[in-house]
Amino acid sequence: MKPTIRDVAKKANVSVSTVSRVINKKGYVHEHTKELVEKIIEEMGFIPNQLARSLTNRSSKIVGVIVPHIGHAFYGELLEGIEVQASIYGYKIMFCHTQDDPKRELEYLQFFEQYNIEGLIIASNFSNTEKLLELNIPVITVDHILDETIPSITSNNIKGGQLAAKKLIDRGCKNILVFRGPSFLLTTHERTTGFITELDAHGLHAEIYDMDLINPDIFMIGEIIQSKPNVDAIFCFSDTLAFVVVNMLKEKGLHIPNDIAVIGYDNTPHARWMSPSITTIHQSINFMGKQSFNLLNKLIHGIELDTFHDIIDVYLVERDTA
Amino acid sequence: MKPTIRDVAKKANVSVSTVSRVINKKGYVHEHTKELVEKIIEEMGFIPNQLARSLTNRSSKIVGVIVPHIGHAFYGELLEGIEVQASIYGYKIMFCHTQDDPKRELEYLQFFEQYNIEGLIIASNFSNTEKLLELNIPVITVDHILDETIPSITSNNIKGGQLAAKKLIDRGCKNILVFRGPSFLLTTHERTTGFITELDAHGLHAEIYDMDLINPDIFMIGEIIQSKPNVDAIFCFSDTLAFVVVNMLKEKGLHIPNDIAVIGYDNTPHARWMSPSITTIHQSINFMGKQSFNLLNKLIHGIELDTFHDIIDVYLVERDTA
DNA sequence: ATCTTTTATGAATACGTATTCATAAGCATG
DNA sequence: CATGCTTATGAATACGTATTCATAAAAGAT
Repeated sequence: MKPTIRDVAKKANVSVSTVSRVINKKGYVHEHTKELVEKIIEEMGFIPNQLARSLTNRSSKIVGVIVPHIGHAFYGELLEGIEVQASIYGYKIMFCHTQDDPKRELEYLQFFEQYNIEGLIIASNFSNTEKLLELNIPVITVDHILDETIPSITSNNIKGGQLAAKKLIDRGCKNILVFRGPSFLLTTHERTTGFITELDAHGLHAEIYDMDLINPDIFMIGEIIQSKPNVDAIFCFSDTLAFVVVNMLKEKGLHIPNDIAVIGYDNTPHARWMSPSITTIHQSINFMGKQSFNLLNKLIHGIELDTFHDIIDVYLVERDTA
Repeated sequence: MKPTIRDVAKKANVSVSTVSRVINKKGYVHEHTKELVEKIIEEMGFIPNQLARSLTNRSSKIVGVIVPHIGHAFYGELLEGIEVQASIYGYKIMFCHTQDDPKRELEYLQFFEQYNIEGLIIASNFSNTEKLLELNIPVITVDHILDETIPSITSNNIKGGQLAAKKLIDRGCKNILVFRGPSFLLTTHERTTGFITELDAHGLHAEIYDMDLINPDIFMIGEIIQSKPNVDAIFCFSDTLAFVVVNMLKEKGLHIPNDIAVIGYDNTPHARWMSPSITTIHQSINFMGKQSFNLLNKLIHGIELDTFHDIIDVYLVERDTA
């Protein structure tokens, strides 16, 4: 059996309180006894039980993270960033992936509550905002804003759209397609706005299609490309999409970027490995993860926020497709 | 403040024990009082505190998962499989990614211990086996075998190698390269063994290179391909590697698979999207995840295992590169 | 009608830790 | 030397739940 604080106390011939004081470096304790207790803790391999601690302290050192699909690279990288930062501050991550199922989300909200989690990071698309606020613990959202009253970390999607537009304008493209994400996402709208506004300023416009960013509808993309022979640029809202598009255009014998330019989004490794390597908008997902934990950490410790909605910068990675 | 079992008891004019019995459906409790208590639980929105429960039960309903890099698709998918299955049985996942750092691994082992986790799933490469056994909780490994005494879920790597070899033999390839993984991994050796043994049986052999499966050394790959003009097949131990190789071969103007065949490993989405789409060995990572939780779950509940080391089947996905 | 078993409930205790309170010794101040 | 402060320690209690034990009422058996 694991030794408890009581076992340590007994062996050291002191009270439990004294051992507790040694562990937490709190209150008065004589140098001699301190050393003795520490020696015995070492000897017995005593590790304080965090569950019991949480119970008395009402602080579990756990934060919850909700993502839609952990299997996807974006959320994996995000979670990695969150975890790295959390571990620095001694926090553990309990996560769930909702598969965009509101039922599962609610279920997990309850589980989290049962474990006295200290804060919650939400990266999923849908959420019962009211339930969140009932939770009475710090909550932040990452990658999108669910509610003005919930602090957030998002990516500068407007700038992302602008950068892509500027690049295509510079290249002299006139006949532009946008393969964007689903229209219910704020990110989709922001990128679109940034892109279109910039084109507008130069008297240009684009034709927009809604797509699944993660599992591209290859057939649909093929149809569109076939039916638009004059297109000279395609802005894709994910590298995955860009990847499929580039492959198709090559198949058609078109030269990229001279005949047609392509810009992706995300800067995944595959964009670099592809040939031609894909020009894309880079977002620091890992950094977003770190920042979202930092934000939550401030809330947990009651530190005032200088920015309620923090926006992470993006930049254009120039490669061979634009 | 969240209501406690005591609050419920007071409001229902019964003792805490009775409420506890209602919650756990254990022991005698009159139908009337049961209904009353349940009504009040509903009314007050009472949720039992899992931390306190864990303390008395010594069962936390948490399992730990250790992966090297959560950011990588393989582990993301694995984690997804584990989590789905775990949530069915009411278990929560606490995870860490070690970045192949033994220090972090040890650190987390301690954290997990503090939280009375009920079991541990290890997917990381290195591990202090002794410490694991000291833990006194069920442990399994997934994707590789750390120790004969620790149950495991692995992929049938030998068969994976064999399938690739058979396919290339069928195509009549004679001049074969293998871009395998790092030599310290058991999976690498198993796949190699399967592949080479099969070639041997047909009087063939292959030239083997150790590579990083995740971040391909593009320069090195280029060099090798340049220096071996007669090669007519390359077996890559990851789709990522195959992806880079295919791109390079196309660049060189070679026709795939007529001039040179390529087989990947993993069956990632990109393998399908690539053009030519990549022939590859499919491993059901998600399924491995599910099975590993199931295995752990059996151990936790003391159910006897029919197979100590379970091996998940793989198959060849025939596409355009071989 | 008496004895045994089943049903129903509450008081007390345990889980492992942290904290408050009480006590006592050591020490300095005037 | 009396007073007050600092240092050092332990006993008791709390955190929220589950369980054991004791008790009592109800039901069944003889």
